[in-house]
Amino acid sequence: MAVTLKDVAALAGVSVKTVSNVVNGYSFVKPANRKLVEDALVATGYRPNIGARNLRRGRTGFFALMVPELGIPYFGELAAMIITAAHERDRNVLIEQTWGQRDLERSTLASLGPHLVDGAILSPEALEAEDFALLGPDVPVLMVGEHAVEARLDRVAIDNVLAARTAVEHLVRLGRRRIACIGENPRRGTSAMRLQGYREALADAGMPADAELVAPAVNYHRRDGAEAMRALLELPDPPDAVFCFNDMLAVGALRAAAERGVQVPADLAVVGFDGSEEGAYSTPTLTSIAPDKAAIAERAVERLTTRIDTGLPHESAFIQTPFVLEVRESTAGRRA
Amino acid sequence: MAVTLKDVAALAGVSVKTVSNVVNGYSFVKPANRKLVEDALVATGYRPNIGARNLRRGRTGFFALMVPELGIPYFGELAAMIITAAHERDRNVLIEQTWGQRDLERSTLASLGPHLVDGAILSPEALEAEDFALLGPDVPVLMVGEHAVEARLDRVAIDNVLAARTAVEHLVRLGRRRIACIGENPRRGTSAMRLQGYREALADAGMPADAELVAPAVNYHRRDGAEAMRALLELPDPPDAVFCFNDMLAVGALRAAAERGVQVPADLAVVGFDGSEEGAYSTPTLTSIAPDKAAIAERAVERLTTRIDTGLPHESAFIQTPFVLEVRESTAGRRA
DNA sequence: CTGAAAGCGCTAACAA
DNA sequence: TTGTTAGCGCTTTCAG
Repeated sequence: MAVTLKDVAALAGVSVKTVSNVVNGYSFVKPANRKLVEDALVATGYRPNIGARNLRRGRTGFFALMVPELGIPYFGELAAMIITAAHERDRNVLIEQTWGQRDLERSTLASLGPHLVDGAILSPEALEAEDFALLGPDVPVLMVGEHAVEARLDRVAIDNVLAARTAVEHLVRLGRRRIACIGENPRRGTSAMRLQGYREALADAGMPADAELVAPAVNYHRRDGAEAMRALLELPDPPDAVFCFNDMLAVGALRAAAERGVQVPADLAVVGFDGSEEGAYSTPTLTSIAPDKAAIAERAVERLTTRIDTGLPHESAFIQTPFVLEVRESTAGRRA
Repeated sequence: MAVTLKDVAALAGVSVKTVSNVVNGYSFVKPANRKLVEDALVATGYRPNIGARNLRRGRTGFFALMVPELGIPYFGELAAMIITAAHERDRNVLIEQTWGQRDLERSTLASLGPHLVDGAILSPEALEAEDFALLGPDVPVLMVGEHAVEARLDRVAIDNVLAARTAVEHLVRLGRRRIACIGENPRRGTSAMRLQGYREALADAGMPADAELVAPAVNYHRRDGAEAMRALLELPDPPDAVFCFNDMLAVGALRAAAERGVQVPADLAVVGFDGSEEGAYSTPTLTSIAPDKAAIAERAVERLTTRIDTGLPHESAFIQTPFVLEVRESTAGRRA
């Protein structure tokens, strides 16, 4: 069995309270006793039982992080940073994967509660507004990224409309005239805002909004990007540029272009979204909107911990984090 | 406050013992009482406090999973599957990232113990044999993947030597004559075995082992692969094939080849290791050794849970999982 | 078959 | 300042 406070107290010849005080860096402890306790602490190799502490304190010390899947580079990287930020505040993170399925997202929401986690960071994909009723009234949660649902929750994200506009304006400035987009999907929150930014940029440039250039995508995997791109390339008047709603779609689009012998960027400029490292090494390298993931992680964890510690109610604040457009080979130079 | 067992008992008009029995599906409960309790259960929306349960049971219900970083596709995907496998057994997973640094790996090892987790799955990168002394004597742990250290631990992995041989034999069969490798690193366990497989395959083919074709890599990121490949291409007699010790190195190598105008696979065949999805969409697509990650996750979690449940000591068994060679464009056809 | 009660390891009143 | 003690919510002997 592990060493307990009582064991340490016995060895040091003091009460558990004193040991507890020392362990928690509390109030004034007589120096002589402090020394005694510290020696006993190292002698026994004492380590607090986190579960017992949290039971007593009425919290668990855990966050839930709900994401579609860790195998997606964006979420793997984001999770990495959220875990790091949580550790800095002595919290641990439980990862719940939903594979973007609404039923799994719903059951994750329903399972959230004071019995298991103190709060949660959500990145839902298919949740509808009504689903948030599943959430207990006093479970502090917050969302990262854009989502279609209008929930009364704090949200940490970049300005997706602006980011999408930035991406498309970049293509306009390159002299591209038929700019497509890939990723339209009414059930995804990110889609709506990126589509809006796309449309705004075209409108600002006085370019027509051609419906056939808006390619839908059920999922946002590489495969989906490739399929959508193939369809676009088969158009009688194919696009000379494409804005993909994430990097995986863009990588798929690059793949489809390569298969058809379409030169990127000469015949087709491609912009992605996520700033994943994969895009920095693809052939050609990928221009992409790069959100500051570290900032998202930091702000989200910071917000959630203060929300938990203060016990204040939800506020549905929007915490905006920065992004940059990383220009790389896939949009290098003007149209040939 | 959340609903407790006592609340349910009060509502049902029975003792907590009876409620507990029902909740845990225990022994015989009088049907009338069972009904009473079940009604009270749904009426109150009772959810067990996992922390309290585990405190009482003397276990935490958590595993630790120590990996370099989740942002690396291989580990993101593996973690995804391990979490899934653990959930199926009512366990949760705490992820500890070490960024491949020995000191962080050491402190993770030292922090493992019955107070926080019931056991751990380790994927160390820099640990030395002596570091395992940091591990408490009764902490069930097991390793996934190959590692240089000779620890008395269970291990779940593919046959790395055979896998590496398979990769290189494939290049030999393609008619390649100067086969390089990237990833040599005396401090990494994976390196030693993959290098051995590489050497065995060359020896079997009656090909000389040219030291300048063995490119070291401090880390296994895309950047490192690109750097190593650039150096290889600057050799007076550059290689016509390269076996990279992971897919990220291989993607970097593809990048370097593209920069130099070296045609893959015509001038240079490239094989990776990991079977990551990124390689299935790179340009050209990447031939790779693909371990069955789902099998690794499943076997590792299964082994660890039985080890915990039975309380048996470590056994240093080697549990071997399958792999396949996925042949793609980067090695398509014979040398031009 | 069920109730009472002890106690997992810890923190925090409350006393001393 | 420090000791005593009562629980946090749960499981589990031990009686009944």
